Amino acid sequence: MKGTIKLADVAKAAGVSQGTASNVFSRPDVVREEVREHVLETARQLGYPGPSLTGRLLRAGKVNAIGVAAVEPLAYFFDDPWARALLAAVAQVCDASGTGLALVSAKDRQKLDWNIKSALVDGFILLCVEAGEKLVQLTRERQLPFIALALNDDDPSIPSIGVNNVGGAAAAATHLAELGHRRLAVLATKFVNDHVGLVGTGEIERAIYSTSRHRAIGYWQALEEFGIQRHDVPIYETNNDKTSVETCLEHLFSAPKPPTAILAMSDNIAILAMSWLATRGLAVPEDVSIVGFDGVPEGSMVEPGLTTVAQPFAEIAQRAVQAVLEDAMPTKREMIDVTLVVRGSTAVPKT
Amino acid sequence: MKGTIKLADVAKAAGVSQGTASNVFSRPDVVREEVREHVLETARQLGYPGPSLTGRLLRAGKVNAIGVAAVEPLAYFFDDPWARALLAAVAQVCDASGTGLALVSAKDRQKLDWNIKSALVDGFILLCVEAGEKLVQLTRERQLPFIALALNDDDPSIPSIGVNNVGGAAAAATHLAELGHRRLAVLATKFVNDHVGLVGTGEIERAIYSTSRHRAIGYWQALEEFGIQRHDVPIYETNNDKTSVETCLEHLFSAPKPPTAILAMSDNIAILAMSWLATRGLAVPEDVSIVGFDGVPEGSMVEPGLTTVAQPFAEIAQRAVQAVLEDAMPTKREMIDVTLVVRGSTAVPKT
DNA sequence: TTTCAATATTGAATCGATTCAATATTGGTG
DNA sequence: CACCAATATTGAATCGATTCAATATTGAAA
Repeated sequence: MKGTIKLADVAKAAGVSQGTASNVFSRPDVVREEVREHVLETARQLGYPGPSLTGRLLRAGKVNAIGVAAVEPLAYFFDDPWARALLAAVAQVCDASGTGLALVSAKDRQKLDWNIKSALVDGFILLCVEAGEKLVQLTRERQLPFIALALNDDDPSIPSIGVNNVGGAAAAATHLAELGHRRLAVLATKFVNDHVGLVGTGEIERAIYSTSRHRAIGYWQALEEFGIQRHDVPIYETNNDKTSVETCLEHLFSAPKPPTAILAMSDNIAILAMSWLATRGLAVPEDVSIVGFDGVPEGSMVEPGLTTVAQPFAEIAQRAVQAVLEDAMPTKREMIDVTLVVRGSTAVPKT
Repeated sequence: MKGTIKLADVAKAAGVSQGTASNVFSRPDVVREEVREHVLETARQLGYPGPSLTGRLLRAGKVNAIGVAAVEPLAYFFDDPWARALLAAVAQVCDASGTGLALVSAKDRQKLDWNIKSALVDGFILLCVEAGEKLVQLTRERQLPFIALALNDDDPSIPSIGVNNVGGAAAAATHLAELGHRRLAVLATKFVNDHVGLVGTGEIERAIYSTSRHRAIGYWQALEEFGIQRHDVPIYETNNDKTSVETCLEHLFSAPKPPTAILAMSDNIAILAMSWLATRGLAVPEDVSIVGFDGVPEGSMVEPGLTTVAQPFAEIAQRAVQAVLEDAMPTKREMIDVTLVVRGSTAVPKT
């Protein structure tokens, strides 16, 4: 079409000042009814699409939207159960407060850089599952408020919200131990890059990914209370995907004395494991008990329901969004507690 | 912090004109290397966060982002399998073209209105599963390019991309009939608002939701080729959720001669049905064959794999994004073909 | 009729960049 | 040394709204 109609055109056509015209749209109560009606009518006739957002935000300086960023392909937000659950919660909070939501991501460093630089948002929520420092650094340059979630780094200068991984993991392990399980195995999320399979205790203690490390430590601590030594609990590192989980399970269950219970560091791993066990004819919880971690909705939909350590997604989202919007970034790491949710996937061991 | 640093400050501090400073950031090749370095250094020392997007886009008039909108709570995008699959595909296309992605939605009419009006995007992709006309109308006012997906309306003046529902449904029904099934039932998506359960053929022919109507017609056409009359195929309307699907199944399988095959109008319904059948001790495909519709990734992850009518999400996303970005809206409805994907959930009926 | 307060409207300044015609600089030639 | 073309830089105009101090209008009370 031709040059679009702008507020000034409407004002002129309606015979009022631009200021009045502006008020008609953004503060209608302040202008006399008949003038308002007349201006609106004129606008309609001219086909004025309403105040342009760019002009408006140039003055306001606020976009009224937050970005959620991750070092992953954009599709990650829709594929990964944890990301999905978190985003659904964030979406809910945004919905309530009339805040927009923009997805920002890229696996490729350069693209991510550009995407973060050019996202029209007032602040960022960072999903630091991987390459968190890179993400934080890039975001810092943008000089917008941000908050990191699931940060694998203890740097206190990074505003972040974390969950009590040690405590949660301990609760999961305690639950299994109390049921009577003594032969346990762990299916872990990443400790280091590019490794899958059995991993030694020393490597874990030195692992760069602190989320996985903390969960492992939580398991160990709890099990030691029951006289189970860390060396007796094999820990398998997975990529949080079907292939690697199944590889690990193959290995685990081809051993002479397979475990009676599995501690999974994510619900995703747990669910994948359950479906592998089902195809192997192993019943959950009769033959094998399993506990997940995260508390994603899928956990309550599988059969049997997954016992898991639930993160309070709603609360995390609430705090994160608020922190970003009000630039009320916590001065230090905030830590949120998790709760054990017992469903059908755990029971006393057979015999 | 205090009043933020702007381009003019940097320019002054570096002793160059604002124009040059601008060029340093947006067209670096045009300014002499040493000047550029000097300006950049000055900017760094001042802590200049780079050209403000608002200022830039005010002139450029482009946001470089598209919005995806639906008349649903924002969490819908992360909960519904179809929406998820589609968004993942859209995300992929956006990723490739460096376009941002914003999620716009609200169940409440007024909020939706405001959200659409205030979304910083260059155009919209509309998910018209429900209340499509409302959505289209709201978007029209914004005067931005848009394209409707899954539109339940044949109005040719609405730029839209649809799938061949009749053909797809026919393929699904033909597949089952060829396997030898003669007692079939349909689990449908919405025909009208606020109804669940058995629905008559007349109501279907008059249904406002054309997606469901077309799929029903496709089933009928194919089955008639095999001598199965439409009145012999019960059609149950669901809300595409667990509760309503199970209600319908209860009803369906408490009848004297339950069906040997189910035609589900969405994979979501099909998957819910499969898990209900499992808890009832009915084996798929031995006791009951089932065919879905959509081709969402979850369909290949359930056990057995779901036979379904797959939409080419990647192609749909590709075309939709392109249409919006280039404002190359199709002059009339575009129709995309679907393909039957046979997996393990269908087999010849047990005697 | 005058005065005053309350309410409406105006218009110029502003937000922070980009753009482009005009001007300045540079280096190479005759 | 003068001249020209090529290249760099400048600065004012521009994008489209909002804001707010100043001014105009209205209605009621004195």
